[in-house]
Amino acid sequence: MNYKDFLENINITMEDFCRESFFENRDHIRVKKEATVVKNLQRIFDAVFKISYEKGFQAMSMRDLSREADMSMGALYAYFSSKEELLEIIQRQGRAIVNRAITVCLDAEASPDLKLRNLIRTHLYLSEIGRPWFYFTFMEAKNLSKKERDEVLAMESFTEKILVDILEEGSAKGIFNQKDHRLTACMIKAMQQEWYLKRWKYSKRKISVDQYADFVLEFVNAFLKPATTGPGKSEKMEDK
Amino acid sequence: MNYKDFLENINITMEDFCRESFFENRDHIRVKKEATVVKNLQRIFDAVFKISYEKGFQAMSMRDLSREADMSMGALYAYFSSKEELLEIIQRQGRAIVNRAITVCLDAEASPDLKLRNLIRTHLYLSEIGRPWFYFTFMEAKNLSKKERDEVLAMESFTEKILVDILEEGSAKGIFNQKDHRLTACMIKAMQQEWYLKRWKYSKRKISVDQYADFVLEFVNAFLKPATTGPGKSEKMEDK
DNA sequence: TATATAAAATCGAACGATCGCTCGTATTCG
DNA sequence: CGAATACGAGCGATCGTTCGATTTTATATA
Repeated sequence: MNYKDFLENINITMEDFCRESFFENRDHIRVKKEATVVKNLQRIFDAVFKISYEKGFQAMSMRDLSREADMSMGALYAYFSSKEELLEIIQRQGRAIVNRAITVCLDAEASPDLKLRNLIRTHLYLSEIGRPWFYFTFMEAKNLSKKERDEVLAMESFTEKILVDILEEGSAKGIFNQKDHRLTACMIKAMQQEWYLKRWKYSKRKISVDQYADFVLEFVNAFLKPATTGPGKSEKMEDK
Repeated sequence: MNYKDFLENINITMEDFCRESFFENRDHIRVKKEATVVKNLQRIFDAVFKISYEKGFQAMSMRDLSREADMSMGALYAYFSSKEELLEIIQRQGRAIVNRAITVCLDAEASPDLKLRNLIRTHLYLSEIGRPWFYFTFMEAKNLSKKERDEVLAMESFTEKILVDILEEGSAKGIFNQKDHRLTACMIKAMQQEWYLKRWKYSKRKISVDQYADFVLEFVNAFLKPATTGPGKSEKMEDK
């Protein structure tokens, strides 16, 4: 699987994101015509991502948003009831989509190393499609209410748990080593995060998501390779 | 080297941080007595870190800061001329200290693997001492002026360059493999960042910085090990 | 040592700007 | 033409910042 294949199989566009947001929140949205809502939500969300990337969600005023989305204040507030709700809608909808995509990509039949490979690639490719959202949700999580913040943490441990389960299965089958699986999962997640937090760096260096994914997999696999029956059975590193 | 050794060798406290900030900015600080300045800067910086950790620097009002630091608005403004300058002072001073500590820890004589080990540990231990600052500087960089933001990026590529140089030296000497050194450096930096960005996670799991450092080193070394003929002649690495 | 006085440091009410948000009015659409 | 949608000036609240009044500290004098 590479990014191109991924894009052909899964189909998540910004329009889908907005359409789902509409259905999910249609009670609170004063505008009723789907086409209008989708079009305007797209302008709103794009503007939020752009301004937040530059100066953060807190620093973005509703007047900034009004200007960037090219809508009046009154029009904006037809789609959400407060700035805080706007933040929640974006975060919630993104989580739902990521959650679904991750769950779909899991294949209970596959071998652990294939599962792991698949999951790492899926997550990276997802964050490539939804880069603005991933960056946004990481940087702006602290602006959420306690309840919503807990949801973010639950999502975090959910994805970590999936990784740990795969690592344990592989470990039990002798495909992976017996190291600390939770820490390994954290390292993998750190590398995934690196991709969307520092995208500017990789764009400048013209490193594609496929190259990055290949590298991460190589890095992780080098560590996971079980200790061969070589001379050093104690792989523990030594300090003095 | 472990964290305890590190703490004994290097001596960076919050008080040093404040004292240096005083000398660096004494022209702009209206209060003249060193002891007073240091004491109050400490209260101010601690409060900034605390509030910013909870809700971000932008969302922190000067009245929040006044309350948390237990100083009046007027007293606060004796130590900086604007909220933006306060942010700059903290960022600049932290960079100076980190820069110095990193430079000092480099040992041109040592072998590449020892250098690498030393650098990774130093950076992790530094971020353990200055956790509030590291987190702060990462999350609030976008609130800086263009000029200051460029300094942050320069710092980022400075530390990356040091890593790359070590990796290349080790590669040339056959101690490390011949993979993409820049990407390797990025992975290392991602793991270092993970430590101070997600400290709450590791605190909860009672994972010490020494445990974390050991794990990162093991992870990195597994990848760097050159593709040997035969199973491992360089199976372990040592520190002094 | 006690007191007076200048200097240093702190205080917080007040200012103009800007914030999130509302709502009466104007415009567009079916 | 009526319903749906968009508009943007204006509201009270809060923002960063200032500055004359007040308190604390250091110094000089008796």
